[in-house]
Amino acid sequence: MATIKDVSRLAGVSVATVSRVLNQKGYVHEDTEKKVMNAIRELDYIPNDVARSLTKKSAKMLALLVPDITNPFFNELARAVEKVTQLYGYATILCNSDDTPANEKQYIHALKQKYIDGFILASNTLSAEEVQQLDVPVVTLDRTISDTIPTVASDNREGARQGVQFLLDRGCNKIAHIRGPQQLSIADERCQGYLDVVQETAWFSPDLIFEGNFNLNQATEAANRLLDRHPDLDGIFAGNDIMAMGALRAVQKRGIPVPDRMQIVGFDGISLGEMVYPELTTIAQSIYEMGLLAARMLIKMIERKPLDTMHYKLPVELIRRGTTR
Amino acid sequence: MATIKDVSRLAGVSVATVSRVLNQKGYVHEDTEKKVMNAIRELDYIPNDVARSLTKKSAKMLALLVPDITNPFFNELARAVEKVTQLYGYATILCNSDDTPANEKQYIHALKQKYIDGFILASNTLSAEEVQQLDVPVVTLDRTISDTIPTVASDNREGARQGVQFLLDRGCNKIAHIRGPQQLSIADERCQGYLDVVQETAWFSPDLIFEGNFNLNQATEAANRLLDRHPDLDGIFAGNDIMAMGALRAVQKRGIPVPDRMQIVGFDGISLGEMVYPELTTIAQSIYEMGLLAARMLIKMIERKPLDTMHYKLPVELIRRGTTR
DNA sequence: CTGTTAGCGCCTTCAC
DNA sequence: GTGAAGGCGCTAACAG
Repeated sequence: MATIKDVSRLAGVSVATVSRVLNQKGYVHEDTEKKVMNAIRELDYIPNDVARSLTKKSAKMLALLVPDITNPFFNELARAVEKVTQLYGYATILCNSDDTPANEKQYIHALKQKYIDGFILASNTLSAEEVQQLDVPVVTLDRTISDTIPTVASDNREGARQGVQFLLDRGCNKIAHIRGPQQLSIADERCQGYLDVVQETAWFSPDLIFEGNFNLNQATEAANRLLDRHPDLDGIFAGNDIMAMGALRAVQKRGIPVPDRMQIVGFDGISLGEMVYPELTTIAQSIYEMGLLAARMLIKMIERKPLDTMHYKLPVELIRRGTTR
Repeated sequence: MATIKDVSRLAGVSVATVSRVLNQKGYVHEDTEKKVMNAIRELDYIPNDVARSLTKKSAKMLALLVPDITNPFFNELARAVEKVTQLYGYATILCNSDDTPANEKQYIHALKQKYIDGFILASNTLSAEEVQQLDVPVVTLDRTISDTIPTVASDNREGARQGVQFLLDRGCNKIAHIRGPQQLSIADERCQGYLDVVQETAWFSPDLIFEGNFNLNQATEAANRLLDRHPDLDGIFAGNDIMAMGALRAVQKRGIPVPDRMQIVGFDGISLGEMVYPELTTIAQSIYEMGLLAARMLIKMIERKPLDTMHYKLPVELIRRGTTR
């Protein structure tokens, strides 16, 4: 593997000159540039990124921290992030935190030793101060840690409102909510949106809300309890699509026809929702867009370009499919 | 961020000595070792990976090339690979090839400039020679390129046989196969397994085999054609779970009861299969295991430890669920 | 415009 | 046992 020295020798110039043409920095005569270029081509020379990183203190790499890459939301995100980094000449390092703070910290410290340029935090167990003290650019997803840390998120509350309102409009008379984990802000926001719509109705009662932990099986169980307790239930709004699918399964198992006697709306818009029958009506986030945005923001920050917006709140979209009338 | 120099100064020794205790190499007096350790602790010193990479020509990173991280098979794989690398102090770089040779090549060259230690090739458009010439350790998944390149794969043909045989045993009288893309060896093997079982039956005809491209929608379409052409069809063996789900959807849409009038078996054992109703009967690969194995093998190769086996062919397991009687 | 030189942080002979 | 010095490959002043 040729080095810059080989090139300089072949071109009959100094390494500094080669470096200059490589980085298009400083003046260099057209003729010498050509000589250098030829030498580069002849030797198939490609600059060594590691050496470059050492001097630049930047590795052209960024890390994506997710709780679980197996979760459709996060792998769609990963897909987008990877796309952008690839495009801009960065590499993306994948980190599975399992939502464990210790893991996150370990990753972050390990990666800083590699001159990682920035982090996209989709997993998010770190406190505001911890993130602040990272002294590396960070973008967080779905959670505003502080005004100084850029975020991209969806309008969860408004989305939830739309979903529940839609159920109402389609004729539901009693709607339950299977919500995500306590203290996870997106779960709270969606639950809040549900409440915004139903709180004042005659039929509402707090035990229409069950915890499903963003998890299929727990949601199935929650749906079962719900059905036992409220035989007249005819609508379920789930805090995410996975839980909606869990509920759908429970409902189908009981032989209750969907959407005729039970309508279901999920949240996220993961492609999985189209794979079940009936296909899931859902409040779709632009997951891929969120990934693109987050990655582009981060790269801008790394390259010290100005950000147009610090906090993106993306609109969501109701996608009407088979689980509603 | 402290450097080795800071440590040496504080400990009153030379950098060489610090390096020695760091790498446990060469002799160093017990007392000086202690002094060094203390200095390290006091300064919270962590060696700089980039500098280390530059001299060692190894970055403690490996790359995972997949066609699409969004595919459940590959993200489960990624999960496993990441787990292992994390455990052994490596980082894993995620690469989405979209099954495009150009992309793969670009990734590989870019990463070699970063002193990537090895590749796990799950995406696989490269020819044998190209892989051979990489002069970096490689493990391939689901495809044997040459005897010198380690692989991990499932026993696809035997698995397919089991799946089809099971359909027969459960009373199917006419079984179709929706297969994966031509020229993809795993698709061929599974198709071959299907043929092994049905080829000699009275009802078999080649137009019971349709191409579904490992893709949900194409499989749905294939199932529709199949149902049009063979109204007496009562069993479908799909080349993977995604296609099985596509078929299931088509069948359900026509109001054909599953498993009573139609039974379906998939292949892969992705967790998605449990999310539909009825849940998918499938030939499960140990996807996570495959990932663990591949990563461990690769790391062994990188660290020049001997491999017990060059080619793993993992057993598969029939998981009996709701789409069969 | 171009070359010289001094790092970046670490590892590795080679003397002592 | 330990230290000095050179080198990994590249960038960034600073001269000229």
